[in-house]
Amino acid sequence: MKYANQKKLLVAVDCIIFGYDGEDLKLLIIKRPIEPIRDQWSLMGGFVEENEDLNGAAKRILLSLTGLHDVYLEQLHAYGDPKRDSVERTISIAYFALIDIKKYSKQLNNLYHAEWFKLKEVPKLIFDHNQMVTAALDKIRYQAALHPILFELLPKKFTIPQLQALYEQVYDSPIDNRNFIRKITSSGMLIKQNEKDKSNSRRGAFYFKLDKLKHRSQFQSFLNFIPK
Amino acid sequence: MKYANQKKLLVAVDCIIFGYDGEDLKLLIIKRPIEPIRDQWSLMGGFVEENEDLNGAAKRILLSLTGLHDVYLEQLHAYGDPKRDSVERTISIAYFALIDIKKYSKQLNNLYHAEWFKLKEVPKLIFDHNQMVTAALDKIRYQAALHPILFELLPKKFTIPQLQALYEQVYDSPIDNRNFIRKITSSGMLIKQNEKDKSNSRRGAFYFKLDKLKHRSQFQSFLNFIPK
DNA sequence: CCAAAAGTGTTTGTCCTACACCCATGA
DNA sequence: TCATGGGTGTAGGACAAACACTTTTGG
Repeated sequence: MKYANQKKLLVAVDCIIFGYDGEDLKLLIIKRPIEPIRDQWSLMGGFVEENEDLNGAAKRILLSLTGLHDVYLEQLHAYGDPKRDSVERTISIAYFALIDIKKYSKQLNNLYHAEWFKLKEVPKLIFDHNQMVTAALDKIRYQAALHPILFELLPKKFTIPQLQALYEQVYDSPIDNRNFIRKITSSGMLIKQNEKDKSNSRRGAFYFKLDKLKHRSQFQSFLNFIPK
Repeated sequence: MKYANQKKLLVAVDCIIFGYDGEDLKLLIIKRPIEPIRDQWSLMGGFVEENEDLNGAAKRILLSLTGLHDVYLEQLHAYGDPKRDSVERTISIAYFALIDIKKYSKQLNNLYHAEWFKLKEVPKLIFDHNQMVTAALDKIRYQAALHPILFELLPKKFTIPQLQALYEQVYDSPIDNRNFIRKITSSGMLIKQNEKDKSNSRRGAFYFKLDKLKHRSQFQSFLNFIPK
């Protein structure tokens, strides 16, 4: 038995792909590979297929663009204005992804002419894609205040100066590094390695790894009206 | 120009409707009015129509069930498992709504056989609707820690004991009332009225109104890694 | 005058902030 | 030896938590 007489709609997934290269927070966008509006800057997206769920569609799209499995991926929002896609009405489920740019394995200038743009230099994108990017950044700031998601943008081994620079980029504000180190180490999430990264200074900075198990949700401590 | 050869899908909106009557936090559900699986408990939902956006669909659905315009409504999540709806594949965009039960204007036992259930006594719902309810409660707890959304569940004039009881229900934990009053009043959001509500005690409790303008986002103060 | 709910302060500890210098090392 | 970035400590203030009694008033 089916639902009779109900109109069906196109459903797409669009991916807001953030990356960090140790220096800048960046967004990966493509030149739209299909007509119409071909070659305009756009988020990477695609239509949801018959036997995949929404996360599956997002994973497929990310894999095809970046060559990466196992990317941090989170649903952002569903966009459904009847006029948002000027070609034909399409519901878009937006996802954001966080990846370490160094892991990005595809050649640039491939089929999609994908390019990394610094966040502040992202050009005009088609449809409501710029709005999606803004919403994604807001959500990341929100999430990162409570959960250790920014580590997804870093390699497994990273230094504290790298981590701090990342936080500074995400929140677009300078952070006192003594306070930062105290907070981040007192959270118990980091495991110090014996190696140092000497690529940025003569003294070298110790590498750390994230201890995902030790990270306890800090959520309760943010509930200002609720006692622990 | 259209997109060629893309499969379209059914897109529905389901509403998780929370209400508060001054005593209990409740959920409004209906007996499914259509075949198949008719008369099973279900969230109120409907298909997205051709010329409405997602918020518009959610508003339409809420109005038809509750008779209320101007309800607090927020998109929760898009659900897209190909098997989530056992009748036919349907993408569901879930919204949650917060309403003051006393404003609810429709008769119960109408076309939909709608009923308010205490949150802890909600029965098995069809499809993934119980999962949606759980996710909505989680999101409300999250949001309410940072934003004054719980006031949407109260009448314009409310007492502090009512407000505290609401917080206690939402977080399912007792709150010290001296600390609660200090926090809530120091936020500057409340305007004390001269009237008292004498329905619950001989002494009476002062009414308050919410000053929406004075409520400044408390978000920054929760960003533990970021200085003010 | 009493029962029942509303309302009120203080102390203690924790956590955030602001702030400036020494360390290690390769060139 | 010096230039460069990495790493360290402390004091003051603000905020959250714990905790118990007084006030009001209708019946």
